[in-house]
Amino acid sequence: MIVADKKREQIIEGAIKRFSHFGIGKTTMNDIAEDLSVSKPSLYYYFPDKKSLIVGVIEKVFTDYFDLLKKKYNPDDTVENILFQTIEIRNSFFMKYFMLRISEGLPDIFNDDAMKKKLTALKDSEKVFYADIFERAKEKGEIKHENMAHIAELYLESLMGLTNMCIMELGKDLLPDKKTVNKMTQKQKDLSSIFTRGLSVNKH
Amino acid sequence: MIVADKKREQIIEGAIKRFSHFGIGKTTMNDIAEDLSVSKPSLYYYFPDKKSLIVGVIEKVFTDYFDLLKKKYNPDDTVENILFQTIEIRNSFFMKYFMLRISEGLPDIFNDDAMKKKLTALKDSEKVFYADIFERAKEKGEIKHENMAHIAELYLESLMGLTNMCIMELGKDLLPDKKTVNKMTQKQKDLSSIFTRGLSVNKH
DNA sequence: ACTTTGACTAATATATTAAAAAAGTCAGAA
DNA sequence: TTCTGACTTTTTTAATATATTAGTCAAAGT
Repeated sequence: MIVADKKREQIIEGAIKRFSHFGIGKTTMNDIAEDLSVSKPSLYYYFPDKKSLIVGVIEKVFTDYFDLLKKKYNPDDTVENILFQTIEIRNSFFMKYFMLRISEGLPDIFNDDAMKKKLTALKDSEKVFYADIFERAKEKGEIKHENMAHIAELYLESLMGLTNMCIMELGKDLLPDKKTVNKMTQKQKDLSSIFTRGLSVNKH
Repeated sequence: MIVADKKREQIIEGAIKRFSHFGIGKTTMNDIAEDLSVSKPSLYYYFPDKKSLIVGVIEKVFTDYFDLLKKKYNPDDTVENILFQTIEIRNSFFMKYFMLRISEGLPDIFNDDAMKKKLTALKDSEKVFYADIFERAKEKGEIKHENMAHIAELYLESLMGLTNMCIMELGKDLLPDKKTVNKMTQKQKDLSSIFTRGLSVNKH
């Protein structure tokens, strides 16, 4: 069992390398198999189809993301600083795995029902993480609001919205450069500062 | 001259009807000409090509939008209320002219250089409008910040980002229904409240 | 001169099909 | 239980013919 899981992980990691470099659409099961020096049926022994492998990849990336978020999370810090920290982590993953978003060539993998469900679940996990941040800040008396789940959703959607706006400014499928990401990060931090101040209890 | 301009306006209004109902890509110059009971070359007498007509349409819609914004703008109101008001207007236009965004079939009209330039100019006008709102609120002592142009840009991008997030939740090119827009409007208002509070001078 | 048009051409999109590539399967070997 | 070579099926791409649509022009109406 443990050996089997290890092989599964290896396949996922091989897939991640290809996906994050060439995009999901431009990566074939053969590519991945060749990279790992195994045959294609071996891949299909661990994953029933390509979609499952993609789901596995996405799960892995999100798990790594959440793990790092939790690892770097310091409850004693101010909300603002915690949010700054999460923004940095979020954007580093965003850049590293940007190509995962590019699915050109594939028949709308992100419109697939199972995929949508998975992504929704993962996004919900992220919302819960942010809700916890705000909830603790509330308990510490830093901020004040009736519904922190609601606030977390609003904050996260605003943040992601800003991200999209910054990416849209680039050409269609151009990779975001460091400069663009820095600008984006700054905007996200500015918004976070105003946002937390808008929820704060004390006079500024 | 005035007669010529009037005809131009009529063509634009005819085009708007078609565009906002079927989208730019699914509307032919013939369609527009037939609607107005004129020949196609008549259209080309007033507009050198389809692209110019589209630009004319977009200019007209933005002009109407800005006119209504200015008309409903009450400087004596609180920033928050002014923002609420602009959100309502913004979203009413967003819904009414949603199909203008759909350019399927056309060879990337929004990637065209002249079009990009025009859209950037119009978006900048909107930024200026919002900057003025924040600037006046600052003069009134409601809010405080060094760079109001910067704040306006951040606010507007967050707002537009939220819009995109809400629209993405729907299927690809599905038209946004009333319920979705209401939800979106509520989120925008919630963000605006927190945002203005985050810039406010006084203790809450 | 200013505006309009029927009849045209040129460019573009769509539909059709053939070829290539990739997904996915299976009997059997290690 | 894990893996593979050889296979089938499905999907994508490329090529080409067809149909639509953008755009032009000489000439006519106002």
